[in-house]
Amino acid sequence: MGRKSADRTAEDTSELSPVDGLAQLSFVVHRMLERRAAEHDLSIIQTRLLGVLRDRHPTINELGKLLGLDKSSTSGLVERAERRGLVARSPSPADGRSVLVSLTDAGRSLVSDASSQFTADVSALLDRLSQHDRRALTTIVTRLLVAHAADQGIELFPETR
Amino acid sequence: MGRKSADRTAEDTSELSPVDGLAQLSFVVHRMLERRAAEHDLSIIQTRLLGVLRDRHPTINELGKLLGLDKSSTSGLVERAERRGLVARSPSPADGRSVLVSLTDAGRSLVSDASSQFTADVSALLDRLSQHDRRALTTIVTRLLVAHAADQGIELFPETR
DNA sequence: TATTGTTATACTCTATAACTATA
DNA sequence: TATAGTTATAGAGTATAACAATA
Repeated sequence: MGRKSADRTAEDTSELSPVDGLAQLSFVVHRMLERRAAEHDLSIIQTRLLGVLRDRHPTINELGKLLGLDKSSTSGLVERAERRGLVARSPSPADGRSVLVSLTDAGRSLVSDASSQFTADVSALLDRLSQHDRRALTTIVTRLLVAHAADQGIELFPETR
Repeated sequence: MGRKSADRTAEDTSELSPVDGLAQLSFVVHRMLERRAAEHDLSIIQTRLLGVLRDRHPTINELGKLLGLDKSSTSGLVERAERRGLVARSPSPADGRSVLVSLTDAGRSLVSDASSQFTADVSALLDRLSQHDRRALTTIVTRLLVAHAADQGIELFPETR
């Protein structure tokens, strides 16, 4: 079991098109994240906000750039998270105009729970593959993301020379 | 070029974790769809609505189930699409309570454009891989989706016996 | 003058609850 | 009574434009 699809004969060429396969896979993973987030009353964007704050204390402005949002949208997003006690605002010591955003303990705990459950979901999905397939998939996906990042002038694994 | 990542030496083990790789890839693909849809002033849910209607003429009720939305949300979604001239409502001949939803020519044309551009985006992404990797990826992703569908009691490639 | 952040406004998207019309 | 759909209401999320405070 778990090899059912590998047992397909040569004549059985049923396979998704490369594009459809990637699109469907991305939906499946996206839906997993959405579902887990919703269990904690989080939207995807709130989850991303908390995730970004795990290892950063950015200003509203920086946050907006990281999340791809306008400053006004970012302001509202932070406001709603703050009202729930998940993040805190503090004035920047360096610039009187700026506001630093950070996770509260409650926010950190919430995002840890959600992300470990999401990791478990994706792991369970990957466990449906043979070890060989799983390794090959990881290698190829990494190459794909490195190439895609390079297209946008980003080095995914910067030299640590 | 295009082989840069394949040229990594054996000692260079930099690779994303399987879970992170899949998560990041799914974001990349999702963002491509979002961006292309936005160019046509479509949200993802509006795009899905039009996509579903390409080969169906469902009632509001059926549409809601297909899209995973409440009937009131579906009603509003259709209302906004209708106001833009992308879909049309018609009374069901079979049931006086029901409303059938269908694509207009404008809606069909719009969704065709958006989807062919999205396909081109994903194809361009896949073109960053060697043919060997691309084939392997497609095979493995298909296996993954078949297994995942099976977990939910769905047969992705029903026997056509 | 330029930048940071908030606020006012407007729209999409979503759900719950109440309602109308039909079955 | 039950079902199909709409409408009223409420709230998240988003952007643009106008604003205040700081640089």
